[in-house]
Amino acid sequence: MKNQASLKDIAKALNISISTVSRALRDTGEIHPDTRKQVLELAGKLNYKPNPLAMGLLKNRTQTIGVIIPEIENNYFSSILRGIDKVAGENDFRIITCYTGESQQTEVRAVNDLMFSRVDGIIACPANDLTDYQHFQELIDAKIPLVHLDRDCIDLQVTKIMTNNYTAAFIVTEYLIKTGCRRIALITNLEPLSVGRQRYEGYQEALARYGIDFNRELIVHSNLGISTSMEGAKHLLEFSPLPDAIICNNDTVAMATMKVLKDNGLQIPQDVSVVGFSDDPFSSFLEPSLTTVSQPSYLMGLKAMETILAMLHNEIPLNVENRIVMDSAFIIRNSIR
Amino acid sequence: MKNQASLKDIAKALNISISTVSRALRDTGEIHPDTRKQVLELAGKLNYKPNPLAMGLLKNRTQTIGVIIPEIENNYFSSILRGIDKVAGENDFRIITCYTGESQQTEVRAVNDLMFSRVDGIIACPANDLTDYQHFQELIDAKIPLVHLDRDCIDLQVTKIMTNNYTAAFIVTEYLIKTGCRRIALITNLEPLSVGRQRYEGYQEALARYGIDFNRELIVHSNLGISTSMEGAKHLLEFSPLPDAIICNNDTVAMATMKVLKDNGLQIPQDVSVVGFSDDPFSSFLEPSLTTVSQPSYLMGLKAMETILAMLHNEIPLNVENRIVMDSAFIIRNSIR
DNA sequence: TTGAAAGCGTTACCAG
DNA sequence: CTGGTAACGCTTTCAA
Repeated sequence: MKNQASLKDIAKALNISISTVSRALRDTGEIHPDTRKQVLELAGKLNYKPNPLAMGLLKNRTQTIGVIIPEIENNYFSSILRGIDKVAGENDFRIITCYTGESQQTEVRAVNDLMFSRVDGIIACPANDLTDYQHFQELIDAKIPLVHLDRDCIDLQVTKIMTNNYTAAFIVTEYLIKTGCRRIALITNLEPLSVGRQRYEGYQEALARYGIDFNRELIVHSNLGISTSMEGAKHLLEFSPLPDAIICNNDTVAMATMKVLKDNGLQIPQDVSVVGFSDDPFSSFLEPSLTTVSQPSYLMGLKAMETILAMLHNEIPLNVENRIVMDSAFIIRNSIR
Repeated sequence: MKNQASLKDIAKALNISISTVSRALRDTGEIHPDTRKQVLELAGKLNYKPNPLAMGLLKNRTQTIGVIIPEIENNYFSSILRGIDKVAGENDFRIITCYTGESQQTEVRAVNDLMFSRVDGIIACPANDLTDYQHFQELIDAKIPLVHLDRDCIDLQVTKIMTNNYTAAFIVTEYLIKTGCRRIALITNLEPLSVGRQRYEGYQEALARYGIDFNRELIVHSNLGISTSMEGAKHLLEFSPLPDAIICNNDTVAMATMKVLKDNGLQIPQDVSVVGFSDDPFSSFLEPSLTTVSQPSYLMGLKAMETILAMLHNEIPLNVENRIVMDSAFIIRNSIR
């Protein structure tokens, strides 16, 4: 690789000192206009750019933010990522992304890697199966700005950007009840940190509010992949009477569920209502079009990165618990009555 | 941020020199077993990790690869990204990702940013509207390992990993012809570098081979977004006789097209056959299930990163044109006759 | 077997 | 207004 121009190159060519060049380029301190002009001119010609490694070493700053997300082939997360990237780009920050596959072990490794890459901050959506928050606590102790997305590590003193999953699930369930559904099933992830668990609680609250008995059999666990979701849906079809509504933890699960229902000759929504979460781009193109809860993923990404920047500028404190709850929207289409 | 342990810290604590610590840690040169043991022990306790900034500055190497892709909210690209990330992670490389939105201007900026971030190599899927390859040529001139994905910048001396779009389109068109289609439309992107253009040529070749007149009216341009695709499909419905098949440049376009056809009371595939490209996860769940061409995006990602590594290890030359063509598969479902 | 010193590119401080 | 020097953390000579 051809070496890029350094301050030294410019200094040597102009027969002045490195410090003078540095000052001229940054327009700091007193400097003779002529010198300054010369330097700027040559720097332009050589296409000089400061070496971020040297700056990073000196300032203990890398202008890099680490992002940890469970997966990428999911519109929800890629949309968050786009939001983060937007703000980062505008503020001259780079992003390093790590994927955990919802595994605690991989996540711990990612945090360590990023920490030793000297990132200036970390935005993380913790893995569902997380039981030990030690690695995040280390980040907090090291005073590295940290923002959590979507999932709520109880008692962790960190800024958390989330949507109102509890409320959204309550609203969905209530709506289904009002359209006459009584046996409302759930295909969801119930792992400790999952949004599924928050929704599960909103669902239960709605049932209670309307005096409908909670039936544990109607809760089916899924890892949110297509195949386990289809299995989950098939499992629900073994009950009699059948569920009259199924709330799915995301649109992929809902898509898989609809497929199973239709393959078994059931009509949606006449026989069974189906609701998803996240409003993926394909959702309105399913048949029937899928009723879902849209989440402000892009905005969450923007907000997360803005929060990190604010922390870096000492505009907000680091080690306090702070929940920023963003609104989701119930989008009613044709998969419910 | 709490400062992480450095060689100096260890040296001071053990009352030995920095060089000795460095050697002990890397097990290089002669060193007293006892000294070595002490150093290793303390390094472990302090959780010492070498500072990548210092190493990068010294070796002019960052262990970072830049990835430039048009967009992220698209399964094809996120799947490529996952492949790249897999190999990168296994080889202790970090990834910085930039999105261009298919804009030449943004791409040029991304290349410059990455170059001045001192990345060790770049994997790029060039923007469709690219007419000037100057920024890539600079990379080549600077001897920075570069791999191109999917799109073919003519005459650029670079390794290109692509799928056989021409052949795939030929096979699709041929198959449609054999099922009786004669008025085969195309909703596609025809910009210079797009895979759409390669497919356009395979399509034309198939028509010619089977003696079917080429009809310019049946070619509709789309930016591959949902709304322009729907407009494109509507436009096709104005013709009489109607097209009896529509080949779409990706599955999102196909999904949008199917929606328009169905909204207009047309039966798929009885009235119109529809084919997509890329085999997105939702494709088999559409109604009818979508016939498409699956592309080995994950494998392409793996291959791209492996190629960069091989270049970095001087196992393959940098500045030669090298086309690696990977096979795609025609997946026949129910949206064609 | 170990230590001292130079150097990677930059900024900050102190002299002049 | 300008130059020299130390420092960031590391590896690599060269000497001892």
